[in-house]
Amino acid sequence: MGYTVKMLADLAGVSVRTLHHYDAIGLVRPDERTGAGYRVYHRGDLERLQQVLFFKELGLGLGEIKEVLDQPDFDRRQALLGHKELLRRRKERIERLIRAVDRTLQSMEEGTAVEEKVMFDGFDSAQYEEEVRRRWGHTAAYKESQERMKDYTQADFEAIQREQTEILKAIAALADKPPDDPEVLAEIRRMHLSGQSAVLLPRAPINS
Amino acid sequence: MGYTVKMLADLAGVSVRTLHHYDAIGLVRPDERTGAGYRVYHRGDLERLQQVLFFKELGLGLGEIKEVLDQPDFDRRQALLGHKELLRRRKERIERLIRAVDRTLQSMEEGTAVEEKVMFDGFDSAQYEEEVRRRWGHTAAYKESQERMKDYTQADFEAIQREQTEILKAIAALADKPPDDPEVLAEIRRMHLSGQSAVLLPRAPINS
DNA sequence: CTACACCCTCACGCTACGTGAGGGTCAATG
DNA sequence: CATTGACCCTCACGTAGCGTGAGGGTGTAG
Repeated sequence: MGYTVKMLADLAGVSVRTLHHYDAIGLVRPDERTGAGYRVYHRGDLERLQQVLFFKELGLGLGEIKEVLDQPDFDRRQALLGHKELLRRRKERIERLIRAVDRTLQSMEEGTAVEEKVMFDGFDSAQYEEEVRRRWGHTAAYKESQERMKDYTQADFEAIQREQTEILKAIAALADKPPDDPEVLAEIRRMHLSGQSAVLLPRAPINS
Repeated sequence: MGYTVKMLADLAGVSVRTLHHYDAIGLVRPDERTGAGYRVYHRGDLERLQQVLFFKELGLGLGEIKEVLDQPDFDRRQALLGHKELLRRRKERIERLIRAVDRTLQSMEEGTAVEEKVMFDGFDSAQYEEEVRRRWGHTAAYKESQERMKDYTQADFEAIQREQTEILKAIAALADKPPDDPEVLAEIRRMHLSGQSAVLLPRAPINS
């Protein structure tokens, strides 16, 4: 009692072509075929596909996902904990974006009083995911890197937070200078190097 | 006092190549070049780039972004409100995913007691964004579609919510049947048609 | 005048599928 | 039992959004 491609596709919310593709690259393979060559998927494939979608959701490439899933000591629980952590970061990032939008809207309503006002926010915390990606990529020691990840989020993370707060304060102190002042730019660049990105929000409607 | 490509790239957290690309396709164009042909970006370009990144963040394609931004009656405020709405949905989706992870973790800790347990959650609210995309794509009447969007989020949205609750209840009622029972599948497919996607979470560790 | 960090324009490569083309399969129906 | 319609298959080329050199100018600090 297996699933056909279409059934699985509908179940998972992906296209049939996608399943064909995953089959082709060996990412999710039906372990059975009918006499006519039809793919037949079973529960195990379903679970595998779910894992794939999870990791994809987190921004990993298909090749990386394959590596991770094919790791013999792949620990589902650790992986899920990792998922959760990343999801939480994503959520925070989105919350930041929402706040950025709100501030921009507010600026617009306050009229042009906020001209030249520069707001900073994170568009680009994708670098954290880059980190994680690189760690998971190291097929050699997945668990170990998970450990480090834990340490990372608990200790270094706060340190990074503090550092960024410093930088933000530094920028705030320069806020009276024009935004293209070299000092300001230097500070912004420092900010970038520490993994946080600056975003300049618009100050007024464009409509010419 | 403009910005060079690299400066702008660092500011916005994108690569130089990306800026070249955006220039090539006319998405973000420096309105000036030095004698040597160097690109020189100004504040207007910065703002434009921010808009682009915003929309990109929301999943629009570069072509669509161009269309939207080049609309003469482009209303920044409406656009921002639209952003916010989408961001909120994303956030909710992520929250759902987090809950899904939590439930899975819990199932795992409860041992194998939850075998065959099927959990549903949204992997795929991307369909909402599809909707919005199609609306923004219609260059003809952007404002009008924004209006409809408002109506949508205020009235129809609740209706959809209710409908989905119904479907979920229906599925819950079938929970004692095996997950590949045709009745269950039919229900799941109905769910799909209404724009919500089903996700089957794994029930136990894989480690062979 | 020599480094070194930056700038330019091709132009080909890559990922993750979309989208037909051309052709079997199978359960229900006339 | 032949047909219809909804599936299934395998090529195979197309697309988006850049990455990544290749090959070569620029500009400013020492």
